[in-house]
Amino acid sequence: MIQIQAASGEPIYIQIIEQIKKLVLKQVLQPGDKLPSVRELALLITANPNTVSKAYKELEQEQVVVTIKGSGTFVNDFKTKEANQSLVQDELARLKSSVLALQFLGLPEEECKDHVGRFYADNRKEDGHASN
Amino acid sequence: MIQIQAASGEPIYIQIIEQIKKLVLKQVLQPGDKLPSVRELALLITANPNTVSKAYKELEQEQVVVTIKGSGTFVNDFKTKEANQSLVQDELARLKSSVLALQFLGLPEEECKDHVGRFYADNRKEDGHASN
DNA sequence: CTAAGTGTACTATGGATCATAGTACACTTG
DNA sequence: CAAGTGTACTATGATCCATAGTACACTTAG
Repeated sequence: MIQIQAASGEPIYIQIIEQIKKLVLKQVLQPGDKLPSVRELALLITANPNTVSKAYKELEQEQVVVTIKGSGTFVNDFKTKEANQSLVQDELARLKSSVLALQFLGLPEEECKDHVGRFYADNRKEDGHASN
Repeated sequence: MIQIQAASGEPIYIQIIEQIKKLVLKQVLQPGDKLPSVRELALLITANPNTVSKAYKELEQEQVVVTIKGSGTFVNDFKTKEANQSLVQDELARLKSSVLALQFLGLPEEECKDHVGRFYADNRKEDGHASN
């Protein structure tokens, strides 16, 4: 359900965060669902419980998840989720950087937009073919 | 001409690379143009010559630039620049990651594509309004 | 030829981040 | 109570980023 690529260069806790966001977007994980415990997930992906905890902690700050002490960590029921404008700005800066690199590599604008469209589709409910 | 934001979280040598690519795309820097020497640019942006050298070295690996020992570093005349497919794949992975985050933050697909279009336009010859 | 300017290589240091390990605590649940 | 939960803390090692200083080989201008 959650897969980690050690040699990806991307930090493990970041990979955990992204994969959980993905599962939430695809509604594989639904509001109220219980996530694996930090120790449990750590065993699954052969990582350290502290690393998983770090991911859960950040997911809670982003309101993706709610954690109840002694009980567990659960997918948030986010009707109230307001688009954190600061986070959007940060991500747009990252996007800009990627686009610059791709433009320089000669990727046409339309192809780039096609990729974006594909990525959006990937995380919409059912189905999930690799478009990477 | 080249500006560095120390507190941006982005490594200095990466910022140098991106800004030079940008200037090349906008044709402010044209094939054959001489870049500032590593020591000169280091003074301009108050960084270390080694840091600038690191940026130039990577720019040369990406064929953005050609360096002649003892003479200087020059913008490459890249008629022969073949789209390195491996680099494109890497950048698409980064793009995918950014798009996932933005999608999760609730940014509509069309708005995202609009941003991409704006970013492309930013680096096309003349004019350069901040779209960040 | 000389002097200045060029990129480059090397070692060393300091700081930050990532991941691991181990221990401990407070809480909730059965 | 016992087991499971998230969390906090310290410590270690690896890697990356940036700086500092020195040195070398090369090219260019005088």
